Amino acid sequence: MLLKQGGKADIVDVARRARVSISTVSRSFNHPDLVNPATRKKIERAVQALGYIRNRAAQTMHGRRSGTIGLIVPTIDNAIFAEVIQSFSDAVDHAGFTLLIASHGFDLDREYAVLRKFLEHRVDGVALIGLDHSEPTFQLLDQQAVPVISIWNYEADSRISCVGAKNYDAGRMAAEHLVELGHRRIALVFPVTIGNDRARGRLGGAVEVLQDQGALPPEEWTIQSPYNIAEAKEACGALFDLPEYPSAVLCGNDVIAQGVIYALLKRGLKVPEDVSVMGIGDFKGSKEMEPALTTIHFPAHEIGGLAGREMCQLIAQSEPPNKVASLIRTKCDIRLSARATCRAV
Amino acid sequence: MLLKQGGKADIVDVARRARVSISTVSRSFNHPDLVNPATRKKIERAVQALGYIRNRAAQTMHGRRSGTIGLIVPTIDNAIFAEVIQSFSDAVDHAGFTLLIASHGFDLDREYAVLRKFLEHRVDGVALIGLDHSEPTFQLLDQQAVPVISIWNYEADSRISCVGAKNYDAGRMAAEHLVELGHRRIALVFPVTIGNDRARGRLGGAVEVLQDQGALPPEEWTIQSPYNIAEAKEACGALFDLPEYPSAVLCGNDVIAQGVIYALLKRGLKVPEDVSVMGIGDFKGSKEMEPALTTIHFPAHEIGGLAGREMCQLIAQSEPPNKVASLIRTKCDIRLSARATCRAV
DNA sequence: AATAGTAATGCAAATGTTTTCATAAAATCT
DNA sequence: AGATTTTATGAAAACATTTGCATTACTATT
Repeated sequence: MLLKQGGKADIVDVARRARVSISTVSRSFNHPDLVNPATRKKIERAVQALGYIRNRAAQTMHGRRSGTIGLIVPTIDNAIFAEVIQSFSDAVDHAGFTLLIASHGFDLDREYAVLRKFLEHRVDGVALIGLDHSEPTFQLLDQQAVPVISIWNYEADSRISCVGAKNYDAGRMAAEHLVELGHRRIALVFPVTIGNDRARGRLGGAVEVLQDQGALPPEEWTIQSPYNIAEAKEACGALFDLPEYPSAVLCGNDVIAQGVIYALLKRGLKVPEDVSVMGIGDFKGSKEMEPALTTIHFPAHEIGGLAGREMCQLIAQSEPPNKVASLIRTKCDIRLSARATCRAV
Repeated sequence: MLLKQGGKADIVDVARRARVSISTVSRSFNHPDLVNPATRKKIERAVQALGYIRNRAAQTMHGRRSGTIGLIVPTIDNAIFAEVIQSFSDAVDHAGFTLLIASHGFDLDREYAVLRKFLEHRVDGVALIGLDHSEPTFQLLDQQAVPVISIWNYEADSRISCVGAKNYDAGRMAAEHLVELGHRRIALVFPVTIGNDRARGRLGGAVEVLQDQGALPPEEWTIQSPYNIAEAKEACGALFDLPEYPSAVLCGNDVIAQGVIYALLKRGLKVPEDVSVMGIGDFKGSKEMEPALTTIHFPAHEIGGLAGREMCQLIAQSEPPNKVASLIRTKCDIRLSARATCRAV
């Protein structure tokens, strides 16, 4: 008999075939230095022959780490998050963890449900996007004392560890740049802000600057747009069909900015000659656009990588299991990337 | 005592607090109809009070499904896959599964390593991108008899279940369209094809058509480009600095097409007046570009969703555990989306 | 040569569930 | 009222590991 039926051999089968006890087999995986090299060899051969694969579930049950980290994002198929997910994934992968992922579609109740599911799987840590979460979510995290980190936003008084930037500052920076270029007739195109502290912070920062300048846009120049090019292109169309249109458009993120630019192009308006367009985020590809997008640079790759590494650190800190790790807060710098879509007036 | 220290209550604690046996507690979760509503209430209260969360690891160990599905992709932060991942995630989520995800960066040995890791976690099924995998990968899949599905490609004689389209056909379609428009001086910009059957299939189809027409491009018109706008823009630059440049460029995917268009714009060449550009894939946003990209439409969303649902089906089929499920092969239709970046010559 | 120390291994308990089987109590039938 | 079925619950085995403790066989020390 070469293989047990179904190929699902267990440690007992390996022990039997190698003619040693299961303790020795287990040890040769977990503390190889404690077992005789010759014995190790025998075990190695048995493992090969049987196609044995260790059972993480059994290890987890025994009290070991599960070796998994849960990442909960609003959406995956989105330039904004895809890059962060990738670098976060790379970082935790590098440390040997496996990533559980789920999206909640900007619904904080679904976020809570996903968190529960992850906890059932006994994830060693959880990463969330942003700092806007439901009260039950915070309580669950607290109560279960699971290492947690928030990605993308920085707040000095955040309830949980965080690594990211200040969206408020990004909003201010963007507005200030436009104002410095002489713009006063500025439209705002932003995503829905409820349950989305990124968008809310940016909009808040921008509005404050504009208010100080007495340049607050009229009602019809403040547009709400979903997070994709097609709908942004559609949503802001009305703006340019008005007899008097703005000299600049400040967008909540680069995807929306792209949509706005296409809407302008479609109407035969030139960027930046006729209208300046400002993004926030500096997504992959924004630099390569023609004309290259002026935007506020967020170091997405860096944020994701840092978050991954700090997550692992938090997990290591919370050893033994019930020890609560300290809060880590890391602020990443953002900066203006003045490129070709904004001009002075 | 309200909570056990650390909030890590187990089923025994719940049983004790509700003054019932652990069997009853377990039953009230798994077969609620078998337990007295009043008892259920008591248990429910105990669960609340203790903040108890069921331990999936223990269930898995007992022989239950782990409730997880592993998805292995080349990269996450990539318009191509992000959309598929999203819809696959939604589909399996809907069926109650949790998604494990990992990327291998187009390295088939890393793919194998990730697969092993996933198997240690006892995933109920595995999804891979494409049909190009290392022999050890196929063998491991076979030997462990784990339900598996390949996403994105369709082959009638595939070794594993698959749902996707024929990339070869896509390549042909794209080339034929260009030929029909009268183009004969066609350049090819494609990603590396080794270990990437998507790109290889497309290129093969395109080359065949061009060969039939006697329109095979010269060496220097066949460019290899990485999978991102910036590098594509860079890589194809040389093409248009030549005195005699092509009348059309056929790109391996829409991201590359976008890069090519930017490269043209940068040189003051107009699309499609000076050069026609053809993509393959029809990513999110390709339709909204100005001018809108002519491309071959791949129903990414549909493919991901179908793959997710068929994955669940395969898992259900392979009940009891060692029963091997039948192969499922689903071919998704692709079609030409003739938009504004190609013109007749 | 007896003793102490060390290296290698095995035994058995423990981890948190589910499930089969057995039992007790209640409801239904004759 | 007794027999039979149904409903509700509990006891204990099973799942695949890890690890503390005990044991054996060497090696080094006096």
